[in-house]
Amino acid sequence: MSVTIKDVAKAAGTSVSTVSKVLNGHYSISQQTADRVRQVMRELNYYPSASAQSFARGATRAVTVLADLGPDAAFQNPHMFEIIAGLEQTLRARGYRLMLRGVDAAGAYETAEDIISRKSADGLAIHVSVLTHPLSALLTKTQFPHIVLGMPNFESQLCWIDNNNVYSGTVAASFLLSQGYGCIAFLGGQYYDLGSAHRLQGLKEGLQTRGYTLDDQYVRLGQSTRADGYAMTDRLLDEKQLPDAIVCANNYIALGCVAAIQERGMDIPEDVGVLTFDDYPFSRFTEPQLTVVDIDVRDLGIRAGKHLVEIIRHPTLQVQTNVTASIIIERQSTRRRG
Amino acid sequence: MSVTIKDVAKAAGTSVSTVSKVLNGHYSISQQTADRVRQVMRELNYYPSASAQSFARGATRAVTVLADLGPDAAFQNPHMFEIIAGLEQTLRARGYRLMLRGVDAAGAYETAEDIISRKSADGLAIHVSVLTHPLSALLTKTQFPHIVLGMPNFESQLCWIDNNNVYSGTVAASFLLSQGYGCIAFLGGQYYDLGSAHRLQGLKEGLQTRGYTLDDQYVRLGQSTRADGYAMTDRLLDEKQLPDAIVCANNYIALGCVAAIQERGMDIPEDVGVLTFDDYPFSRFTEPQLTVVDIDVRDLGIRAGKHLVEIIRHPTLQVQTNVTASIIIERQSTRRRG
DNA sequence: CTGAAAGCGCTAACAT
DNA sequence: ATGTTAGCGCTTTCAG
Repeated sequence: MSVTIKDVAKAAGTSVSTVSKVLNGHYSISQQTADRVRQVMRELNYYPSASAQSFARGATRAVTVLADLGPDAAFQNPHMFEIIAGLEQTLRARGYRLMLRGVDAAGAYETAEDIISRKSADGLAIHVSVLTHPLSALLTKTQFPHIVLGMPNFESQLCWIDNNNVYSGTVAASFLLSQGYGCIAFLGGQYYDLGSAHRLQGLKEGLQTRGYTLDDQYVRLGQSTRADGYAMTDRLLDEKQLPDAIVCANNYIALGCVAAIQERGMDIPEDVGVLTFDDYPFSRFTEPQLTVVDIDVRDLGIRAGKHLVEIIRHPTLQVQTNVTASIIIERQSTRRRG
Repeated sequence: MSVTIKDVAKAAGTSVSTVSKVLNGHYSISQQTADRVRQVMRELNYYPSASAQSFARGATRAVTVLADLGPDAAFQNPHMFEIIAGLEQTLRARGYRLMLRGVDAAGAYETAEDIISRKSADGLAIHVSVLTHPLSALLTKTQFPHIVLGMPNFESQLCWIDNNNVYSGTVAASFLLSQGYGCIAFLGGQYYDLGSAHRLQGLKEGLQTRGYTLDDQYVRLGQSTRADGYAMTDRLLDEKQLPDAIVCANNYIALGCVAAIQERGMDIPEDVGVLTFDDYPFSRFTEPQLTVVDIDVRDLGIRAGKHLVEIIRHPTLQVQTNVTASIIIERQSTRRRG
């Protein structure tokens, strides 16, 4: 068998409780004994058993992430994995481990119930795409430490975190105005695409605050695909009065938008500026490279981790809404005018 | 406190060992008692404590993945996360949990030592990018169940799994030849980019087997970037004798390659065919869309999970090399000729 | 500041 | 087929 706390105690000439205390940095241990015990640990090559610790403590020091890990998940949603990576980074720094569990919305409730009942984790981080009403009710009823990654699309008492898309929209607005653009168009997803809707809202607000408006004819909604981005742009460019800048709700739309503009022989940014959101790798693969309003996804995960650990440590804590900021990454698809 | 195995035993009028046995599906329990006990479990809403089980069993039923989760990891390497998702899927189906642990090559040894010594996982899946010699030695010495994700770039007795890049190269060769292409060029990464090197090797072998050769002047190596892809192509197209197809070792190079070709007013696939490897989302964002030799990344993770569980269950098992196959996804950047 | 001892909830011999 | 019981290795009161 491997060396246990008893062996260390014996070799150090102390009791096991003393050893346990130095292990946990208990204040009541004298520097001298602590040093001696630690020395013995090193000599004996002692490592406390993780399972025994979890068992005795009644806590795992682990957090489980519930997310949809279906086929191609990583390619279609690198965003989510970046959040998870940020979470892990924070948890690790705080002595927590991250367990990753794939679920679909249908199975999330049962999985969560199992984890909570069997205490196989001290907290739960749930990606909003697998959040359901029953799961929400379960979390509320059990008061289990949790954080939802993304804004729930229904009312709840859950604790969640998301980036502020409305704010991102205002960032886009003020950036474009500061560059001298004045007639702006928006290409986005359908009404149920909350991210797009919020960015649009922010864009409008940002323009209005500064005395500009976003005319309805310059707002086009469709699917978040390259094809729809192309089609929406194509129709937009048929208008007699062209916008001088186009804001795309996401990269897919932006790719189609760029293609449609260039197909007509128009120049970006000379004839029209293009701006999108989120700095996906392929924002840089267009010619010219796209100016984007980026949200720091990694940061979102980091914050989520901090909150979750706080909640685990102080279960009474009630964090409800949380948002992270956005920054502009200026590239060649926009240029100061006038 | 929550309900324990004792409560169930008492309520069912049996001993705790009987309850434990039905929990673990032990053969010696009569159908009758098993049913009764399970009934009681349901009534009492009993769930066995995960920590207590791990502790008593001396096994965690968990596997830890060691990987580089640095900034932008998910965007730059969705590939790796897809493997991890596949791993999780398999492990879950077999009753194992997946823990994700970010490390860099410098810290991997220490982390692994901690996990092995504290028995905080029953197995280790290590992404090749954080594999080092000392870590390799540790794994070999301790005989700890493990699998390396990707082929180690040094000799070892480790158990690893990777897709067969040499084979992928031959797939590219035979596909292009079958389409009527005959003069083929290769654009790849530097010699230390093993993936690129193996694809090149396979391409050469595939051509030679069929009586064709890959002339050295048609092999260009550089960084795996769009910029280098562009530059290499540009120089290649200065040759008097142009290739009729260009094989790019990866998507980054391919993007630059496509741009360079089109910049010269040449047509893909009419003037020259383009083929690359790995079906990243942006393989579809070029115009025309790229024909790719794809490897099933998810499948790689799934296989890794199967092997790892096997190794955990039968520690004597020695899996060394493992490869998964490749398939061709034909799109518009190549076309049958002649 | 240190030690004794009572668990934590379950598994797995071993006995019946 | 079922029950008895001794741990598993650590944490944590409670005494001293």
